[in-house]
Amino acid sequence: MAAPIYLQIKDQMIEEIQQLSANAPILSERDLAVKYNASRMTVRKAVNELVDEGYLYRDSNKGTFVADERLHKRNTSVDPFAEERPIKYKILYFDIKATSSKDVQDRLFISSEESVLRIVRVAMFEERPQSIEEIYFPRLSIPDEDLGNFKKLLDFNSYIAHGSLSQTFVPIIVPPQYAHLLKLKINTPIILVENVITSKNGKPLLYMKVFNNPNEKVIEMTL
Amino acid sequence: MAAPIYLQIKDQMIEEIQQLSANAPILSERDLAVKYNASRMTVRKAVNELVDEGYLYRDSNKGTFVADERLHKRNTSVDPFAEERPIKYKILYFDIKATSSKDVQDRLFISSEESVLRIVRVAMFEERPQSIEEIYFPRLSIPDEDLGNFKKLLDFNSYIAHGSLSQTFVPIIVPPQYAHLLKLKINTPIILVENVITSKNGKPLLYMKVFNNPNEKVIEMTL
DNA sequence: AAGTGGTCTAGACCACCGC
DNA sequence: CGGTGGTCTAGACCACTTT
Repeated sequence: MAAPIYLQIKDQMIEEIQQLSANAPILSERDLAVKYNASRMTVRKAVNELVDEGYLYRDSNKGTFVADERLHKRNTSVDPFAEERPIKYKILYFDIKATSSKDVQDRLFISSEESVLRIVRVAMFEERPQSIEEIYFPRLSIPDEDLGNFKKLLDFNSYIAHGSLSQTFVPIIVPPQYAHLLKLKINTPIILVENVITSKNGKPLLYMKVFNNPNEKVIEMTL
Repeated sequence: MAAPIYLQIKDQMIEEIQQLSANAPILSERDLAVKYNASRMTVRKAVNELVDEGYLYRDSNKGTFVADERLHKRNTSVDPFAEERPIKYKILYFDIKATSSKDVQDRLFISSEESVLRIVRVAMFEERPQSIEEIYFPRLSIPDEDLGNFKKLLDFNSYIAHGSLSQTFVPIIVPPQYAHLLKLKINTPIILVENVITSKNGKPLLYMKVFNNPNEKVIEMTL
């Protein structure tokens, strides 16, 4: 099954846009339709997505123009779920335990009797610690046969594809037991990102606390 | 000039969605087209926007359903630009000065000789300090007659409508001179949000540093 | 077989802009 | 005036799921 036409057009346009300089006009939608031998609505769908992603901008009644590269939409706070660099993980804990802490109960909507699968790991890039991640799954939502399947358990992108991601940013002093793991001085302020992935029907799938090393990871977004 | 049909449909659908419970199915696109006496493509545009905003979710080949309210897309980190609560501002500084600090020069792309318009203010909600905002404009980009026009200068939404917003989140210890203004103890960790609004053609319009009071403002987003 | 969302077409009219 | 993006229509075919 071939990719939809509008996606093929979009890919071609991205390549051509990259050859142009900022603020250069692109062809009008009617001309693009001729060029790609498609209907105007189809090329318009491709252009709309490129505008949404910050590759292009429109000026009504005038035309469509190449956007400055710095204006491309991005969000590094979701990078834990779409990291482009080769990250290696060092596992600190991997266990099933009763739900001890209240934040885990609250975020996963489970009682103190229910147990959770916990994974705690350090994300390393070239020997430099990027962050420490505490990941909690409701034990009951994981089939027994998947318990040892790290690849499947930690395939965040597939969770997000079927769900929704909520993030909270909390300023804290780095916890003492994590300071040396992150190679930070004690009393260093850091940002703790609390992530909850919820399936479309509203059931929490996982809760993940990310203690970010501010010297390595800059949280930024363009919207 | 009346609003576009798809926006009228969208507004009506929002009201009807609010009467439904999570995961309830809505009418199919073809039935919606009949109901609203519009073409399927038009109702589809309305539905698409509601899906993008998190009001609905689609399940391919099955139908479209009401999303859990907690999954509505939002982002309180841009609240300085779309604050829903009645915020009062106390001005601390309002002056034109040489560009002293390097971060301002770098973010606004101006040299140390150029001057900037600076506004420093405390955002208060019911006597409680929410944040301190340091706002810098390139002096040259502001017409003389607008210099005293606070409403126009600080109408962030109009900037964003013609531009793009970039944000960086930096964990810091609250600066001592701001600690008492925010009613925080010294050494409290806070999140400094650095905002740059850039016009579509790439020119920086303003640079704004927001020192958030973590006891008052929670930065969270659902995406 | 019937129904769903996903894609696509070939037109059309509008408001607005620059010439 | 001609060109632009913005909206809208009335069809169509597809892959897929449910009955």
